[in-house]
Amino acid sequence: MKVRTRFAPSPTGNVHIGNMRAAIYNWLFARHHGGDFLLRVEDTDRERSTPEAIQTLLDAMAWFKLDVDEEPLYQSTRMEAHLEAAELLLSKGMAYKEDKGGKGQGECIIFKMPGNDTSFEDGIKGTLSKAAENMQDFVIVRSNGTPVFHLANVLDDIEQGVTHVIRGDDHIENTYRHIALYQALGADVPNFAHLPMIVNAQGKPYSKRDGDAFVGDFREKGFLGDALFNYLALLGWSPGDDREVMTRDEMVEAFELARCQSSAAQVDLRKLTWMNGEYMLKLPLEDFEAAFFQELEKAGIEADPEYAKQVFGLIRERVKTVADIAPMIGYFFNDDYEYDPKAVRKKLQKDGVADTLAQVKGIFESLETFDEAGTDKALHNFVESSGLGFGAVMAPVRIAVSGVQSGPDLFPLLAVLGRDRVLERICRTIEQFLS
RNA sequence: GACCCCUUCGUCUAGUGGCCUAGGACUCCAGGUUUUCAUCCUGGCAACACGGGUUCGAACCCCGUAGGGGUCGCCA
Repeated sequence: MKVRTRFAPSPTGNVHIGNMRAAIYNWLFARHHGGDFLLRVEDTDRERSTPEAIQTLLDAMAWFKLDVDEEPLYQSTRMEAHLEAAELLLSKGMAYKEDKGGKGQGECIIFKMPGNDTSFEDGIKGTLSKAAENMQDFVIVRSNGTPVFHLANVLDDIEQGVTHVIRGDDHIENTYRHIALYQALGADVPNFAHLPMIVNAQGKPYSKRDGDAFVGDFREKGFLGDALFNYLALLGWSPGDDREVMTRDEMVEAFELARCQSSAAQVDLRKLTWMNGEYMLKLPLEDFEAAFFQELEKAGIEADPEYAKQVFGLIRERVKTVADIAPMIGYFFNDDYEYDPKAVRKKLQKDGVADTLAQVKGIFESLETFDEAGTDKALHNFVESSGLGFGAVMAPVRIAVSGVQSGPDLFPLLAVLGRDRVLERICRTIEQFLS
């Protein structure tokens, strides 16, 4: 039988990374088995399920390149079918009506648990079971006439022909109920697999309060969709060997539920950042360049495209997330860059530096061609003849022209800035800090 | 509280009775390469929750204990 999995979120305007990871695992599982991956939008909460919220959901899936094989099923269109099924259960004596008081408007429909112990093979956790005495009847249609999650969810999974339900392990208790519902409805019980939660350092479910919890947060921070996909896939699953940075195809090929972890996991932003850097390095040049120009625009920097491209060449290999770009390049486009106080104190305001910078300025002025090779050779000669160390010359020059201690290779950096800017900045630095 | 689930370095994980003096990755630290910055290379720190069994042999099997989490809605 063909494998069919689904992602069944309720659109709330934000997509939690735990949910997204569940979506990724469903997708990976379906693709691994050559099956179908479906989307069901559980939009019965009309308040929150706005068109914008649904769009946010679709955007997140597109960002992760989670392609679906059929048109999405919107749960709100299925209410009639849900209620019909409830009537059927009622007529068969598998459910009953009762006024439980609570919400006022009369009788609700309650599903009668069949009274037998239940156990099932969880694809991740193994055999799970629960005694009949620990399971109670539950409401499937509210007294206001609307179907409850359990009913709708099971019915829609049957409707969509879902063979494998892969969801968070906070649903384990629901699964016992759902199995009873499948059986009462005369449907095949699908396979279940329960994924551990993503938790915070305290072991509690990871939430907004713990930091970045939504897909959008990571996107804004400059992470790449492919990198986050890879990271999330590995958070709770491993291919069994030492591979970590993997292509989509490799992940699809290697994915198995049996290799999924059954304990909770924490997000480690440092490792994600590292992994993102690995992906940045592999990014096709034009994609990276496009992202670069987008960041320029975001930072409100207007610049000559040719000049900007040269700057891009300098920083291309030292960026871990696209959000790193803007803070790294300010001084290329703005003469009023800030000086790092610590750098000024430790490297600039020392004996002899004023003189060194003045001499370097002189050398640069008299250079025939102010390019990478020219400045390189000139400074080497200067270091040799002056008896100063390399650090004692390069560091002050770097700080003078950029305000910071670290950055791209110094000589190409000087070449991109150009002689006029470099001379002007050296002058200003001497005046401002060394006189 | 009842029921259910979980427990290997700080974090993500490998490990399914001998290959484990427990491997990899991120982070951190120390050297080295780069006569700047970053990269890179090498090395190091660091874990089987605890207690009983079973076995010639246990991270792996069984039973307890402890700790953590989930569920117990006319939310999804």
